[in-house]
Amino acid sequence: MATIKDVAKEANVSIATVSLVIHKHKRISLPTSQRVNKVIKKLNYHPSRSARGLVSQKTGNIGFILREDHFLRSEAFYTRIFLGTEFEARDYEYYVLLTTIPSGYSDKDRPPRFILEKNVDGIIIAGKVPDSIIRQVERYNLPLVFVDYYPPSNDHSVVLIDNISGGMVATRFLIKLKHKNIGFIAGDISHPSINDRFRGYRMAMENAGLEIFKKSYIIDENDTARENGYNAARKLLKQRNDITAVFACNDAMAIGAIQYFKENSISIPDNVSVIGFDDVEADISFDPTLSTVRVPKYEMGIEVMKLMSDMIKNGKGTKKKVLIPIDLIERNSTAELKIYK
Amino acid sequence: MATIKDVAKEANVSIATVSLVIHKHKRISLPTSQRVNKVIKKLNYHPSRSARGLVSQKTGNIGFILREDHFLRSEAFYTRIFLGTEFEARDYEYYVLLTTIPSGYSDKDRPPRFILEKNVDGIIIAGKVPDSIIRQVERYNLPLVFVDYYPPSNDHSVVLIDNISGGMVATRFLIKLKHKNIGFIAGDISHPSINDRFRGYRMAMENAGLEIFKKSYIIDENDTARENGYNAARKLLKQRNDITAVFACNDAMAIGAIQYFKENSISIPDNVSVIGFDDVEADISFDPTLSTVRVPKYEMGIEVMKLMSDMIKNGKGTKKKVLIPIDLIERNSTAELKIYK
DNA sequence: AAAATTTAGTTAAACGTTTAACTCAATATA
DNA sequence: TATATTGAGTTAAACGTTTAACTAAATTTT
Repeated sequence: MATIKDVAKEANVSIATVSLVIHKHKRISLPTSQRVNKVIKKLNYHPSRSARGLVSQKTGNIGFILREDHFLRSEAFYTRIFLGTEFEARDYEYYVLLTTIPSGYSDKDRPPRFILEKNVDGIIIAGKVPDSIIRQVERYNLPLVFVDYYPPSNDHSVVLIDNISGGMVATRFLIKLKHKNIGFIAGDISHPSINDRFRGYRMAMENAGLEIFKKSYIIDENDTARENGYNAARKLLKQRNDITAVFACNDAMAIGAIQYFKENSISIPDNVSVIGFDDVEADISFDPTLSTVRVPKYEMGIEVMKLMSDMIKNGKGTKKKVLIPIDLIERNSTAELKIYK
Repeated sequence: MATIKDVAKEANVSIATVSLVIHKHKRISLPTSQRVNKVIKKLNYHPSRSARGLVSQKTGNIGFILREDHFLRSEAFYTRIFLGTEFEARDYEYYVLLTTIPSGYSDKDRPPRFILEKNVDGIIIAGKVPDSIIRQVERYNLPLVFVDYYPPSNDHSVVLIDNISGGMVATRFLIKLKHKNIGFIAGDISHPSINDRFRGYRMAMENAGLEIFKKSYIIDENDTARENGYNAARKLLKQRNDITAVFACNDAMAIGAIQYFKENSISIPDNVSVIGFDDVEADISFDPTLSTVRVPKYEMGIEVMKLMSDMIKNGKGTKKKVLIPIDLIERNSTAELKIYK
């Protein structure tokens, strides 16, 4: 394959001129520029990434860090964020290098290889990760953006779902359906996103003048999988058997809860309305199809790449927070409260 | 960050020695090697990808090419293959650069950027792609492996599902359930994988001494989405209303078919058994849960990366074909034929 | 004891770019 | 007319490695 030297020779100029033409430097006259460009096309020349990277200290790559269990889990949540990033990256002429870190990442673990090898121009961290990896990454002083996680040290660029609004929208929707005894179930409550959804729930309830009994919510599950939803539903119903609607902090738990209700002959949505959060693939195959709050995952990926490109171009000073709006998706797991209840 | 020069100075050797130590060259004595390694650790030195890539003409990257509509579709089929590849790549110290190409890729389109920029050591092509991209890629003479697609020019390394076996296993399973009038529905029949599943169906039927009427199958749908399954089921039933079992070429079509059956008060599996192929996420949320042939997507990704590493190490001579075995997954959409029917 | 071989390194070129500093001719300014 | 400025390129250094070719000392062979 052709190198810059071949082009220079063929066009009868120095390699510097070729390089300047490529970068559209104004020092080069139009005729020369045109002549060189013609040769470039003729020889199908493209600058080598490695050579370019070596001298310019830009790799054209963005690192994408994801916790291993997030990466492996069957729901396509972070996968879709990644795909959005990947897709948007093409417009900025970047490639995205994906890597996973163990959930138990500690300060002694070595940072992702792409950082050590100076093979990325910036880093995206998706989802909740251990503090230690953040500290590690910060050391290398690369542009850093978070998506779907709000790190404890609050001074970074982030792309987040508007979880508080989402929590409010879901709860308000149930209220509009005349429900008053609305329960909330969650796991991993220390996660900022989950916490915000809970906050949204409480705010909506208060705004509507509905009291929140301590018995109205179960937030002590330590994970947000289906079985946690199942268990939480059981506990919730034991505490308060007059619940007519449940807002689950995510779809997996909502589906788990519905499974519990079904097994106990509680019909959805006739006896109890259930709404989830996320809008994962399974929702529409599930019976009943799940009402939920849609999280635009792909779009989040796009946004985070945009933000990254911005930081690289305009320096790390631009610390932005982007809140992605959510939509309510009404399906068959929610219904208006029956009067006779 | 430290460079090789810093290490050399600190260890009082030449940079060549440092390099040789890193590559465990036997020309270096043990004491020197140890001393240098200690300095490497102390300075947290790691060779730069770009510099290394420039001189060694190895980038440490593998290109992964996927058709755009495969990339964007909601089923996580190719995504999971990609994740498998990505995960396995870490063991070989590779990164995977993902790129998509338009479905209508033509000879005039420019090849993926990572090829032009000499930024990959090998190429994986996943799923069916236009011939033109294959021709394009072949030109650059890089190690090339296919996964889940068998290119027309049959002289490449490939990782495939054992589709014929899969088709036979599914059909034989229905036969074991006493079904005789077994229908087959498919779309995109020119796709080698689909075609093989059809072949498996026919072989199993013949082996069991069951005749295949032309009316037993619908293979003229041009895609394999849910609505194609829906339509195919309608057409199939119009041709032969004595069908008691249907083997769909993939889960999406199976689900579409079941939807049609449900809407027409044909109960699954009491009136008709349905089995799919792929084992996608939705299957277990669907009602009834779908019996299917499991395709180990993640494992395919792993296999293709292994094959790639092999080709890079041992030269392009090693043209292998790897057939990934499948499993039958029995769920609730299939049942033994009721006698009274 | 001289010659040949082995050991353990070093030197220097090369990989393919980018870019600051330089040159030389043409044009503008005093 | 001599001098300064501008225009359009060229030269050469630098980026951080790898590795073939070389060297000098130590060891082995004759």
